[in-house]
Amino acid sequence: MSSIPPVQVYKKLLAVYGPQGWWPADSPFEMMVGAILTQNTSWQNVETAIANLKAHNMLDCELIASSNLQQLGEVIRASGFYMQKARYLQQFSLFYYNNSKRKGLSKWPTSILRNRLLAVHGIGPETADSILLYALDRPVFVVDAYTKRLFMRLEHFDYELGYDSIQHYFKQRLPESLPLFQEFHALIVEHAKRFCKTKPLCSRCPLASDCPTAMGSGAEINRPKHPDVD
DNA sequence: ACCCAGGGTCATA
DNA sequence: TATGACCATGGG
Repeated sequence: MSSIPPVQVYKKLLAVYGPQGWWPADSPFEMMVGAILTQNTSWQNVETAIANLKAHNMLDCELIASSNLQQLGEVIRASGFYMQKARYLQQFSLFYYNNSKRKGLSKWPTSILRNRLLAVHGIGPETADSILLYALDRPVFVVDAYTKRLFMRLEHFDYELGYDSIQHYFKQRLPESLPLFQEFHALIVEHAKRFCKTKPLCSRCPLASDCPTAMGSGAEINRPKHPDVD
């Protein structure tokens, strides 16, 4: 009962939903801000916060880095965890200011760049990879809660697997292509939002024929524990 | 009145 | 290293 290969899932999702054109942002910096603000938060709330930043003319690296913490928090309040995220935004903005100005941030190897991003307080694996993929054009596969949920449903792996294991799973099964990774992650999110909520019922899901848990059969099926083969 | 959302950090054992 | 608490708003 081998699972349908990731690239097939991609083709199917692309056929159903079409190109998503992610990430929705007017600039790389806006994209990065969005990546931080959307941590465990609905995108709708993030849109409100970003619109508010724009309304206050604060969607700027230097301005955020030097802004008053409380005031910044108020502006992004709608995104939730707003004081924590205000700190994260300042830390990141300082990092970006120090490194984007002809320091050659765009010339660093992806792995080095990733480590630098991870060293910023408030930036974990998913946020770092999102920034790499959508703001810095690095071919990196982003793993998020939707990715886990969808491919767990499709029986590719167990939900318990950590970030790096899951990323490696896709890395060894997909060609290293920037547009592929950009579209795939976007498609996974758009699809999972609609059809892979917490309930195990996927009526009318376009992937239903490939999804063992579709149509609410409720049947628990034995899943592979480790994706690593080679 | 719940449940959840495009995570990450920190304290504890 | 592995689990749990915490952060907090807005929509369903």
